[in-house]
Amino acid sequence: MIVKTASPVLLRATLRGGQAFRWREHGDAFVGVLGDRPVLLREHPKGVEMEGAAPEATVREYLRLGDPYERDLEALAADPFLAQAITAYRGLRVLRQDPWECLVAFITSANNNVVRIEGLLDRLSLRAGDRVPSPWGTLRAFPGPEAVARLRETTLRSMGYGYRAPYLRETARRIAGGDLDLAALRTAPYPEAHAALLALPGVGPKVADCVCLFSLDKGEAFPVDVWIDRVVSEVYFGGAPLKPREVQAFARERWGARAGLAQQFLFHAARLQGIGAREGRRAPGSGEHREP
DNA sequence: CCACGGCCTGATTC
DNA sequence: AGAATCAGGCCGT
Repeated sequence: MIVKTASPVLLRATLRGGQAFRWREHGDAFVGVLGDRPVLLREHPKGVEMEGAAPEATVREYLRLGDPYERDLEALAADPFLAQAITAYRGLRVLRQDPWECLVAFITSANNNVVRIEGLLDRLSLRAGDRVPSPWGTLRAFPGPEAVARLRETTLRSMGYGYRAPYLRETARRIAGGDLDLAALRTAPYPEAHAALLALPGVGPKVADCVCLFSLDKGEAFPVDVWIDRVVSEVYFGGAPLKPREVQAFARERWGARAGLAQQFLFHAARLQGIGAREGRRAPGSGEHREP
């Protein structure tokens, strides 16, 4: 079926652009699991084509199709640099993911690269997640906090988690034990949600902001990674080095409740247009396609 | 409060 | 070939 939208959705940028790490490409489509349901998504001129067992409402919520997207872009486009990024990547969306899966994904992401993050989450799901049969092969649901908490640190290390193993295990234990109610953070104010996440091991400012933005409805969250730091300092401060906290303050002041959406466009511009990229280094992803 | 080094790991670079 | 460097940070000092 076709889920209609006001304008097309850029699925590759949205699903494989660093927000989520478990979508796989099947030809021109993307296959994944939402909740415990398999789903296939494909771009369509009038919206998003979907197949599989996930309800339409689940897909709409995940892709935030009910948001005033065009209106938000219009507001952000008052910024000249963002205006060109929006022209280039219109259809790039901020996702609304499951908070637990998002939390694990970004604990995994710390000081790590995308290919390894994907591999680690794959192995974690394969080891502890339920099977999800689908027309596109047997997928896996993402394992819940209890399932992850049951894994030993040595098991996680053997899967390649390295020093993140104890962080992940302890965080899972706390969530499973009810020390922190992730779902409740959706209705909490941003500063409160951010602070609560910071208290978890393996969760620093950047990871907490990613979870806030990509799963907890905190549109004002502005995750500052090395790319964002570089692009903001280059575009808005003439290349002067900025501390993450300063970048954060600048973004909050400039974009307010739409800072997170702005962050996605800045991030894509930085990585794909090479802004702030270090000398002599190709953009990530360009080296993954080898000729035989 | 801030700066700094170390850290699992695997790919890439030198 | 084998040693550095790096990758979407966090933690402890």
